[in-house]
Parts: sequence; C-alpha cells; structure tokens
Amino acid sequence: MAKTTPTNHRNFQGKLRHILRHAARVFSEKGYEGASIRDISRASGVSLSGLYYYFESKQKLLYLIQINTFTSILKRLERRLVAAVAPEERLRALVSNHIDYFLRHPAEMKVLAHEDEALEDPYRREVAEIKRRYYELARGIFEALRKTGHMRRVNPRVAVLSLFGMMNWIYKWHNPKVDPQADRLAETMSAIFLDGVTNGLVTPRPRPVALDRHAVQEATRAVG
Amino acid sequence: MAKTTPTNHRNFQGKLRHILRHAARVFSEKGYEGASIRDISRASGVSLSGLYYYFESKQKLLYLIQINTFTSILKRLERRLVAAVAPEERLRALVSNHIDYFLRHPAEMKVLAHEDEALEDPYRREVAEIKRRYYELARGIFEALRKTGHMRRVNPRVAVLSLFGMMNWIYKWHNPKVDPQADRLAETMSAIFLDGVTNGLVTPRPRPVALDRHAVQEATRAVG
DNA sequence: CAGTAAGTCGAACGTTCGTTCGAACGGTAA
DNA sequence: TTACCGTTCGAACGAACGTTCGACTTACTG
Repeated sequence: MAKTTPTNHRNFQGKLRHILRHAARVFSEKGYEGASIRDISRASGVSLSGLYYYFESKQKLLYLIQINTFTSILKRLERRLVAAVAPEERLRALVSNHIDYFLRHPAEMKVLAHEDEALEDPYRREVAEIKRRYYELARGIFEALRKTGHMRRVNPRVAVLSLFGMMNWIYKWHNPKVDPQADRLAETMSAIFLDGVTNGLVTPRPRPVALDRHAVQEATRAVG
Repeated sequence: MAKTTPTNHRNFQGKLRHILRHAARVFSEKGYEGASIRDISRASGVSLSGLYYYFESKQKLLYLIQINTFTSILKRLERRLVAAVAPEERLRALVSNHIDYFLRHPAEMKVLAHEDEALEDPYRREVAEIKRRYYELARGIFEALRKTGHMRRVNPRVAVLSLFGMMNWIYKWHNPKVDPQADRLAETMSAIFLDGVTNGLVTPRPRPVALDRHAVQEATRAVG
C-alpha cells in the first residue's frame, strides 16, 4: 500500500498529496482566509492555474486537508482501540493517539482545530459528521469508565469536551524545544483528567448540589 | 464614572465602544481576515469611511478589541484575588473569573482566543505581554498550590496550559441552551483539574503492558 | 452673525483576490 | 507522420478588499 512519506510526483494522487502538505503548512501559518492560492502556488512550486487541475476551489482544498487528516487520525485510533479493553486503558489510548498525531502533523492538525468554521456548508457537514463520530467514541469510553463505579459525578459532555480542549489547545503553545514530547504530554494530560493535579489528597471537595443536572439534555454538537 | 453597559453615542469614547462591540461580533462570526470593514460598517451602522475616524486601520481595530478585553479580564481577576488567600481558593477564583467573563462576552473572548495570530508585530507584542502576565499569575498560583505539598509531580507549564486549554476551548462548543452556566462550568473544570474525574478512587496506576511500544517505556513514571 | 472644530459620508484609489481559458507541452498509439 | 490525452501555465477576468480624500453637515464659540 502506501509508502512512508516521500510523495511520488509522478501520478495524480502523489502530486495532490504534495500540494495538500504544502497547503496545510500555508494555511496553518497564515490562516485559511489570510492565505492566498498564490501563496500555495509559491510554496508548492505549482503554477497558480496549475493548482486548479488538482482541486476545484479553495474550499475544496481545505475540505480535502480536513477530511484526510480526520479520517486518518480516527482510523489510527480505531486500530489502537482493538487492543485496549479496560475503559481507563482505552481513554489513555485515545489521549495518546490524539497527541501523538498532533505533534507528528502539526500543520494539518492546526488547520483541523483552527479552521473548522472556515469551511462552508456542502463540505462543512461532512467534516462535522466525522467530528461527531470522534466525539461519540470518546464519550462512549467515558461512559464506560463511569460504569466502573469509580468516578465522581461530572457532566459527561463537559468532561469530554474539556479533555478535547486540553489536547486541541496544544498547537497554541507547544514548543518542541522546551516542551515534553508526545508520550509525556499524553501521560500528563491523562493524569490530570483522571486523577487531577492534587490527586485527591487535600480537598474535602465542596459539595455542589446537583452537578450534572444538565447532563440529561444532550444534542450532539461539535467537538472542535 | 462609567455606566453599566448602554453605550453612549454622544461622545467619542462611547461611539468607539459601540463600534468595538459590533466589530467583535463580526470578527467572531467571520474571522478577522474573513470579515471586511464593510461588514463592520453594516453591522455598526457607521459608514465605511466614517469608521476610520475612530480607528486608523483594521489591525488597530483588532488590537483595540483584544487589549480592552484582556485588560478588563485581568483587572477583574486581580480584584477577585485580593479576597482569596489559600492557593486552591485562588485557583478556583481564576477559573471562575475566566469562564464567567467568557460566557458574558463570548464574541470578545472568541476574538481573543482565536485571532491572536492575526495581529501583527507592532501590536502583537503588546497583547502578548499582557498574555504573559496573565499566564505568570496563573503559574504563580499553581506553584503556591504545589508548595502546600498535596500535589503529584506534574510539569507545571503543561498543567497550567492544559487548564487554559480546557477553558479557552469553551467557545468551540458551549451552547447556552443545553450547557451549564458559568458557575457550574467553573466548578466542573476546577474539579477535573484539581481532583480529576476518578478522584483517585481507583487507580494504583494500572500499567497496561503492551499497548504499544511508546507507552510502555514510560511505564510507572508519574510525569516530570 | 461669522468662524471654527468635530463628525460624517459618497465616491473613488490602487491592489489583491479566486477563478477561468486557451494555448502549449510530453508521451503513447496508430 | 497524425491524433490523442493527461498535464501545465501565462494572461486575463470581474469582484472585493483596505484605505483616502474632499465636501458636507452639525454644534458650539465669540
């Protein structure tokens, strides 16, 4: 099947991937609206009009980057999850997979995290649908974890989206030169999410009356 | 001094605030690059050229929104913190203040969180400087909390930035109709950050042996 | 009253944008 | 050779962009 990374310019798919890689970098640096097709032409070495042989519009280009990235990360996760049974193990696998992918494909993941609203409605729904599946998967793992009986009462939607917040915010601050690599990062965030920083040593926990009253209502919204 | 909110169109500052409010909404909906001055003209009811009497460029407009919002949230926090002494109490105050402000000024906070890179370098540094102060404040509280001795060993930079990730991601998913309001949200996120979702009830730190090669190496290590 | 300053805006400026189009290329098959 | 097909690109299109400018109105001062 596919080789490691070196894109093969000889066939259509190979050159398209080459363009997608450079386009993702440009979008991640200047933002979708801030980047021009001319920027992408310059970065990829393909002429302005030549690009349109490989995609039909700027929107479609963004769509291709997002859908490819999202499909890829979700596929990897599902592969990883077949080996994990215990809910906590599965959650750690999700975090590890997400962060590992994030640091390995920073441009693509930044575009995915940052430019979700730039996509318009024929394409937007399709990406949102994968996002929903990803969220539901995480949510399922969380619910399973809860059923082990060792969990405080927490609004599950808020909890899962907070976890995604921790992970997806990484692109705003992570500096490979000073910050931990994927393994440690995943370890730390899993630890914070599962046990917190104080590890229940101190707080007699203030008793909110009904923390998850709103948990009943759902409505599947985006992950982000 | 200043009234509650109703902007006074009669003086310069009042009308500028009026414009800033509408501009923040437009930026939050279409993105900085995606929004045109004409959009802001339409939204605010001020003519295209009339806007330039109140700010000198689109960049400056973004700068004004960001600096005002950031200064405001930081000032509120400092006011709140004088009453809080214990590190945990101070951290809860920070989370509560941040989220409360977020939900009360969603457009401005989205612009602050989402459009930080759109600002260019005369202005950018100035906003970055306030951001740094805000981060240092949070970091200081975290270090104080650590000194109480009831904390697991966690990379403090990663921990604090994870907390900000949880909070700043809110604008991507929060729906006032189905999600908790500020109090509950702050309560939940503080709880997750401090004690985690499992509250240390279960884990003697289960070590899945062969999840994959990377995870195993980190084995029982808590995290640095 | 005339004179000044603050505020407002229509019309236009030069530039850049996404996209199109037709001509040209290289390789293969007859 | 001619014919074809996948690929490439220079040049141009109209539209939209941020910004400017000068004329105009309004409100206050003397």
